[in-house]
Formats: sequence, C-alpha cells, structure tokens
Amino acid sequence: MDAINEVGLHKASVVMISGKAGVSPAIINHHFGGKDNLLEATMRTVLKQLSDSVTERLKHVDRSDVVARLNAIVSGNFDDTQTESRVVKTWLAFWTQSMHDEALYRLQRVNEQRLLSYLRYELKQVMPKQQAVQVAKTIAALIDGIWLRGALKPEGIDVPEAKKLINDYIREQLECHCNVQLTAVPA
Amino acid sequence: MDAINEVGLHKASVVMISGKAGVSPAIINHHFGGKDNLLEATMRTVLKQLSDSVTERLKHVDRSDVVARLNAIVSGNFDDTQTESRVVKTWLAFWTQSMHDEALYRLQRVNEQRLLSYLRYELKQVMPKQQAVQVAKTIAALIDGIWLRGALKPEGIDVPEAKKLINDYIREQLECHCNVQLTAVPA
Amino acid sequence: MDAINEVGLHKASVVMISGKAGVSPAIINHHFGGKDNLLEATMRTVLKQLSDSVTERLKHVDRSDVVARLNAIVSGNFDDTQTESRVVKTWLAFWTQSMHDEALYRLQRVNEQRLLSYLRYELKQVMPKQQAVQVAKTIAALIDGIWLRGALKPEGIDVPEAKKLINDYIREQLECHCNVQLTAVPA
Amino acid sequence: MDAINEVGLHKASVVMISGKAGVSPAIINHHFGGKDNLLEATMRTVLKQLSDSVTERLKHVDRSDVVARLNAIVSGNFDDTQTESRVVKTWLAFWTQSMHDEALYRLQRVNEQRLLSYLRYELKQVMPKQQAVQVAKTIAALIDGIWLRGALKPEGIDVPEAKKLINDYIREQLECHCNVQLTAVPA
DNA sequence: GATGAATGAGCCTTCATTCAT
DNA sequence: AATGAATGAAGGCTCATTCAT
Repeated sequence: MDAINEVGLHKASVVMISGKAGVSPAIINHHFGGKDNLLEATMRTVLKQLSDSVTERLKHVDRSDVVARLNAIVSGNFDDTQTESRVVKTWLAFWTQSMHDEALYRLQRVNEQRLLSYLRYELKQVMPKQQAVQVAKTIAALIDGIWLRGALKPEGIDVPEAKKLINDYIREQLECHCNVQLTAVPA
Repeated sequence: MDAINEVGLHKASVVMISGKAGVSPAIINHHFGGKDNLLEATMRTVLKQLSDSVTERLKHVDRSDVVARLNAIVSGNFDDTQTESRVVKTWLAFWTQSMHDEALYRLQRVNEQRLLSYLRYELKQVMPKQQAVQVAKTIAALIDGIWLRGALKPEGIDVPEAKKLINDYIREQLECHCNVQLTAVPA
Repeated sequence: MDAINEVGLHKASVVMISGKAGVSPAIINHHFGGKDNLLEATMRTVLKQLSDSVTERLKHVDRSDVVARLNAIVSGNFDDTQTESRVVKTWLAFWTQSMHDEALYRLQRVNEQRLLSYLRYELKQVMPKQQAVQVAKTIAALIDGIWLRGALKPEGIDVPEAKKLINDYIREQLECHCNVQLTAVPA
Repeated sequence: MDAINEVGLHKASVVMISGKAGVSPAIINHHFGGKDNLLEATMRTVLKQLSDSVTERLKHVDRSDVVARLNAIVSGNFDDTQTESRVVKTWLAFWTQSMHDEALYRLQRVNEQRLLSYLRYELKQVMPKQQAVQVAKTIAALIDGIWLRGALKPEGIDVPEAKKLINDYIREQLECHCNVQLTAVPA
C-alpha cells in the first residue's frame, strides 16, 4: 500500500514493494504467487478491517435504535483504517483493476453487497421493503460518492463532514417519510 | 477507450491502441507525445462531451424552474456518452491515474468543481447559501457514488434508476426544508 | 554542425537539423540521400575550407623561406574556420565515424596525406629526405595532438599557444640539426 | 569494446554487446544501469590499465634518469593494452562522447591532467618551470597526435616508430636547450 | 523543388518471474 | 524459508526514410 500510495499500482514494482518490506523480491512470489495475488491478499486484509470496523461499532448500539445503527454503519465505513491516503489509493486501484481481474471482481462484489445488506436490514425495521431498498442504495451511493470525492482531493477525506452529510440524509429520510417512530419497537 | 475497456489502461499498449485505430504506433507519439498525453487528450474529449451534455439540457429548461434545472444537470451527468462501458472504465482509470499525474489531476479537479458550481448556483435560488453548499455536495456525491457503483457492475449503470434516486432526493430536499416555492420567482 | 555542437552526431536527428536549417526533413534526404551523406557533404565543405586556408596563406609567403612556409601551413590548420567549437566537434565525430564508413574514411585519408605531403615538400628543401619524412610526421602529429587536446577542453583551442608550440619545434628542429641555412637557396 | 570495434558505439546495441558477452541484455542494465554507464565503466577499466602501464614502467627506472623516465611514460602510453584496435576505437568514441556527457568528461579530464602532471614533474628536474610546462604540453600533444593518426589508419599504430619520434624529440629538447646534465643529480 | 503525414524497424529499458544455492 | 543472480518478454519511444500531394 505504501508503494501504491507513492507511485501507483502500475509503477509499484515487486522490487520496490519488497524493498519497503525489507525482504527479497523472490519471497513475494514464493508466498503469494505473483503480483496480482499480492494485491488480492492486500485487499482481503483491508476488507476484513472494514468489516470489523462496522461490526465492532454495531455491537455497542441498541438493536432497536435504527438511526444510531445506520450511523454506526456509516461511521464504520469512514474508519481511520479506510481513510488513510495509502488505503484510499489502494482501494481505487483495486476498483479499477477489479474490472479486468475475476478474483478481484468477486472480492469487490461481496463487499458491495454486504454494505447494501446491512443497510437494508436496518431500514426494513422502519419502512416498507421497497422503499428500504431504494434508501439503502442511496446511502451506499452517498458513502461511496463522498469517499470517492474525498479520495480525489489532496487534503483527503473530511470525515466529520462526510458523516454529517450522510447522517443528515438518513435523519431527514426517516423524519419526512416515515409515519413510524424513529426508534423501532423492539421485536 | 476500446482498448481500456478490453484490457485496462495498464495492459492497453500503444501497439494495441494503434492497431484498433488502424494506424501505426509511431503516429500516436508523433501526434500526442506519448501514451500519457493520449490519455489526457482522450479525457479532454470525454469531459467536453460531459460539459456539452449538461449545457445542452440546461438550454431547454426555464431558468426559474430550479428542480427541472437540477434534474437536467443530473441527467447530463448520466448522458449516453458518459455511461457506455468503455467510457466508464476510462473514467475510472483516469481517476486512479490522476492521483499520480499532475496534468490529469488538474483536469479532474476542474471537472469536479464545475459540477459543484452548477449545483450551487441553482440551489442558492431557493435556499440559504450555506445549506445550498451542503446539498450541492450531497447531490454531487450521489451522482458520483451511483455512477461508481454502476461502473463496478457488469450490467453497467441503470440510468433510469440513477436519475430517480437522485431526483427523489432533490425533490424531498426542496419539499421538506424550503419554505420557498419550488419554482423560483423570476428575477 | 550546429546540431552536432549541441547534442552530438548521434542525437542530432534529421528533424533537428532540418529545423535549424528552416527546411523540411524530407528535403535533406531528397538532396543528400540520407543522413550519412549529409555528414559527408558537410565534411567536404570543411575540408575544402581547410585546404583553402593553407593554400591562401602559402600564396603570400616566399617559396624559399621554408620556416615561414611551414608556419603558414601550421597557421592554416588553426584557421578560425577550423577551431570553432561546432567545427571541432564535427571533426571529432567525423573521425570516429570514419572508422566504420568507407566514404568518410577515404575523405579522411586524403586530408591526412595532404598535410604530410605539404610538410614533406618544404622540409626536403632543407634536410635529407628520410629526416624530412620523420619531421613531417612529427609536425603533423603535433598539429593533430594540440588540436585534439584543445578540442576536449571547454575553453576550446588556444590558437596562439598552439602556433607557438609548433613553430618553436620547427625552428629548433631546423636550427639544431640542419647544417643548412634556414632559408633555402632559390632553386 | 569488441562491439564498438566492429560497428561503432552508435550501432553497438545492448543486445549485440550482451550477445558477445554471452549474457542477457537485461543484466547489463541491472549491473551498470544503462548503456551510458557501461561505456563509463569500460573506460574506467581502460584508464586504470593506462595508469598501471605507466606506473609499472616508472618503478623500474632510476628516479634520477629523467630521459629514461620520460621514455617510460611515453612507452606506457603506447602499451599493448592501449594500442589494440578495439581499445583505440573505444578511446575515440569515448572522446567524442565526452563532449556531451558530463560523467565521461570528468573522466577524460582527469586522465588528461595526469599525463601532463607526470611529464612536468620529470621535466622540472632539468629545466625551468615555465619551459617544463611548455615541453610537457608538446610531449602530451605528440603522444595524442601520433596515437590519433595511428588510430585512423587501418594498419593501426606503429608503436616502435611512435616511441622513436617522441623520444627523439625529448632527447633533442634536453640536449639542445638544457645547460644541465641529462641525468639529474640525485637529490 | 518542396512538404507534411505516416511508417517500420529497432533500441533502451523495465519488470515479473525463475532457479540454483 | 529465503535469496541474489539472471532472464525473456514486452513496452514506450525515436528516427531515418518514404510517398502522395
């Protein structure tokens, strides 16, 4: 990730990467079986961290407080581990690459669906399924859109602002359109 | 763009590109001065088309109908010229590359600001400046987020759904929070 | 020669040369039939100037004043037309190239012999033939050696010093070893 | 050097050179860091051999026998390692190239100065400093001039004749003009 | 006579990968 | 498990030269 951060995936040679890691280039092939697989392994780590960030936050939130749970999901997506410059650039390289690499594509797809699934689950507590699907898509798009726009700026992602914009949307969405209480009745 | 679509920017060699264009590899360097500059020139064309898509649509909308104008801007961003697979993949490669190439970065920055500027201008007709800034950011993020999520799917971008999600947000935003009429009074 | 002066023969492309000349690259091939032939034509011009420099000076010197005639030959070899940086670098490129190009080699050979011939002719007026041959070789070597050493310095050739060193040698040679008068008796 | 000998520096491609060496082209860049640096490394070797040739000969000559020491220096400059065709052509290519390559130029400059320095040191034992400087320059020019003229002939350098011409000059110079003994008095 | 557009061949260099140690 | 040396394949780019105009 440090190599990608500095020169981009394309110019991050195995020699450079192994140099930063303090090992020989050969060992990378030995362990990972090629540069492509190294990127895949790297992303598995990052995706695991993302998953952990979200589940960890959800643990500490009451299951019936939908807004808080949605906020927790959003917050997890903007965890420090995901907004560092080196991670952000690796993500973008991963996305670009996933369009031409089956293994990476599957990884990306799983992650994409997981976010939607988390969001839908919560939203369905307080609104009709069809609407929940739509709002989930919108929230997911907001997360990715803000994340992407932040990634493309040298200042990086403004995490507090990101959370504010998305959480504002969530609150308004539930206030304006739900004739239900914002806090779901416990199942 | 066809070459990027098929194998990605990295593996799209000058020979492959020139082959698709039916010319010699040398002429590409002669005219564009290298592969990097070719990508830049390509993106200039795409960005011009995006700009044209938006301005063309705005021309046919009453200046006082803010919602319609915002919808036109959104629609322009999902124009056919921007949602083709080959264009979408080129965009993503461009973004990734712009993080390590000054010339590309400037291009990307200009485009980013232009969208925000268009959105803010319209929103300020019907809401306080500070709020307009925020809503503009949210709409921009939605456009990019939905665009990105669509880009990463093999089915491509679902344009009608994209417009619906974003326009819903716009309508709700103006209905819920503006004590002004949705159609601005003519100046 | 300007192109060679700036970047060396190798990197002096036909485009660069034609640019400096204010013509199209194609015309160079049309007129000279290739880059190699252009170098040959250039050297023919330079060699003609060298020849003219010497003969012109000899015209103004009494045929019986051997020392003065030798000095004139030396002086001709350090004429302004031969000691400019652009000419000097072209000469050196020519020499290097002449080892692998038959046409250039012939040109170089003719010039080499001409100098020796001039020198021998004069020296034989005042010393035995065998000795004249040797001294001629030494003078020729001095001319080329000083010229070369000057060529390799950024300050260029110090012409007055060059002439002094060589003419000193000539004078001493004729003073020390010739029991003949320094001025030959008219034939 | 074999490649330069056969086709000249320009046409001596890395592939040809590596072919002659029985290795892959890539290893040349790996070890030397490019074709330019390979030439530099080659010349360092040649210059070291030249330096060794001279110092080795000087070791076996009495410090007080100035003529013999000068002859030794001359002889060292016409050592077998310096007069082979492949070395001679490499030298000439090196000179030509040194005019447009900073690293090569420094190398060339050091070598040039070293010869003058050696010569001056000996000459100052038997003549005034100012005169020693001049004679040193003349001897150096003779060495280079004869070397160059020999280089340009297909027969190559006639080493015995070269030494004779230069040593004759040295002897005459010391006989004619020095009111000192040819053999310096021991310090 | 002169040119601009275009090309094909070739070169230097990079780099992921292999293999003997 | 780890490495240093080495390689083969490929890529971007340059350039002398050609050709229709």
